[in-house]
Amino acid sequence: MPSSDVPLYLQLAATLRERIQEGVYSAGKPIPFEAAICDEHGVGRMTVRRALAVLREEGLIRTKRGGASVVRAECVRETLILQQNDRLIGRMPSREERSELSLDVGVPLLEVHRVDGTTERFAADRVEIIGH
Amino acid sequence: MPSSDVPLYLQLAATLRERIQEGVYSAGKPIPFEAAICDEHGVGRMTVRRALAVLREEGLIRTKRGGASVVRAECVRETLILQQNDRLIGRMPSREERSELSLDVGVPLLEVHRVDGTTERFAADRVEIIGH
DNA sequence: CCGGATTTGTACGTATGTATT
DNA sequence: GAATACATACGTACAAATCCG
Repeated sequence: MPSSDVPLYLQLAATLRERIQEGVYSAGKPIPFEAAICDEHGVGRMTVRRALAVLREEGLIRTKRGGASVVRAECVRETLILQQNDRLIGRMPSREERSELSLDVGVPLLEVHRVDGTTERFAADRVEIIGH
Repeated sequence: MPSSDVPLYLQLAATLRERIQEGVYSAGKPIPFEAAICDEHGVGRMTVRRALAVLREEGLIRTKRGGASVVRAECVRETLILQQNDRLIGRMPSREERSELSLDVGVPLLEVHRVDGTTERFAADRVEIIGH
């Protein structure tokens, strides 16, 4: 549906995103192989891979080498209280922080600076912050 | 000096990230052209582009078509108070939200659900949340 | 449990489009 | 308007991880 001057990989990403949100591809289950997507949409593998990268960076899918991409299930979020004068910022983690905290691609980092000077870091998809 | 079984594009990304953090490439100023990076490191253009994509997704650089990538300057953050029982979650924005809120690639979204049922969304690089 | 087939990841090349300088 | 440099999109080949019989 998007106008045709939108790059192919974005049009494809939009189509796949829709299918995820409508449950055609459901949470926890794999989406079709790259080759199948190439065939279905008549595009090259690079275009498919870029489209999947978009969805990965949006946190919608997770990809393992050698296996199909899987629709990410919504995590159960731990509730976290932000105490008075605690400061919080959100940002993307570096590669190192990603492996330290076992973060998937497309998951931001929440950094809480406590009044006492300590800092804690959380995977944004596993916590919900609540005002005290 | 990462071990040599680390993908080329990640080794290159690490090198460039170091230079940014050490100020060799300084905030607000452009880094070398893709072609120059190819030459300096003896790698193909795709490898350079993937390395730059890594840095972009980490929020370290911004790329304009037709011009060199620029080192992102740290934004001045507006302070925002999280009221009692306000709930906050962090996630990556969709492409649509990115254009609505003028978010750069690599900038997460902070979503605040107020007690009164309203929801506000903020660019994570432009706010700092503080507990009330 | 092993091994081969399958599938994704990396890396390169080429050509063309398009925005910036 | 021309040159430059990034963006898209096709292709190939091989490596590495997973899956399955």
